[in-house]
Amino acid sequence: MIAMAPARTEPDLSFLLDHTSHVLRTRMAVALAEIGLTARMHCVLVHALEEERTQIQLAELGDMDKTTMVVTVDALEEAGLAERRPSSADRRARIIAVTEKGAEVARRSQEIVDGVHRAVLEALPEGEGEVLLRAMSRLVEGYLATPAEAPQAARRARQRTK
Amino acid sequence: MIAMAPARTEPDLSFLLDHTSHVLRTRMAVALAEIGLTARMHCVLVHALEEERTQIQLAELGDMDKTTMVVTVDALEEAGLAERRPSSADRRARIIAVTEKGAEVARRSQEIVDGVHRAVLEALPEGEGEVLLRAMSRLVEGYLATPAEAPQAARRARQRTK
DNA sequence: TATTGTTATACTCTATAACTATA
DNA sequence: TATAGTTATAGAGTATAACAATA
Repeated sequence: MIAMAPARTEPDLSFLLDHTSHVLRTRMAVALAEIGLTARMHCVLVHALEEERTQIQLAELGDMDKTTMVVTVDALEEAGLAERRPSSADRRARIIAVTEKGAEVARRSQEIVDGVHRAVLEALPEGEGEVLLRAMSRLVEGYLATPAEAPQAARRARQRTK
Repeated sequence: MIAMAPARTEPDLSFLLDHTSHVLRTRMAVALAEIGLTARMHCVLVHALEEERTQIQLAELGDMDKTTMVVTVDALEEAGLAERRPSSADRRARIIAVTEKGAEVARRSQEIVDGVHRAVLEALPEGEGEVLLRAMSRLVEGYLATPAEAPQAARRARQRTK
């Protein structure tokens, strides 16, 4: 966990965000694991269903690296939920096609995701959930839209294997 | 980034929480890096200032592992901000004593943290920030208090080196 | 030359186990 | 026996580089 401890009196926004997002992520992981999915598999499945999309396009939508995408698509193929198909427009690219079983699983996983979210919002008093969503959406589209430059040391280049 | 992509129409609570907490964390890291601190160093410094505390106590307050604590205290000592002192009550334990320089840095880092948080809340319309804090606090103390059991495979035991 | 997808691997982060010294 | 702190290292997650095929 990367979280600042709660200040005794005043609520600490960093702690609140870190804690809630962490807990919600574990809850979501457990809920989706029951049908054999990770959050990333669910995300790719849903976006691949909407329209014909390549791995790179799906990676951008889910904010993943293309190499992470490879692993995720491997898992989906192995589970029989999606298939790589050559793109007719670009022979380098692969369209991720959702199988019938994949579409059914995606329907169920979306229900699971919606249910987990609904349960959280229903734990709040009348109207507070709506304000919470509105405030967070505002921040995501505005002041907190983009991350700051990471101040960490740059990763060194890989050793040439000749 | 571990985040689900935004649903087109309905706001996705998981995405909103992951995105805002991630962005805020990078902003905070950059802001604190200017005075040579990480969020964890700041957290330990502040709690160590409040009263005499051992490493284990500070680790619990910051929700860190005791081994992570070792690294953090090492960094604080190297920067001359804190010192390990033997506890008079328990010769196994070390009290983390904040130096004068450490106290001064902690004062400044608390200002930085408060400033970053204030800026976020001020980016919201009148009153919405208060509701946001109230709703999140409610969740942290109630429905989202504790993480679900991690469904990941347990980490295997370390190889005995004899 | 640039881009898609792949592989291999290096780096970071964190937690586990074993250890030393105390209790 | 159990606990505080330390060390070493395993494992997960992820990003980087290089590569092959194609644009």
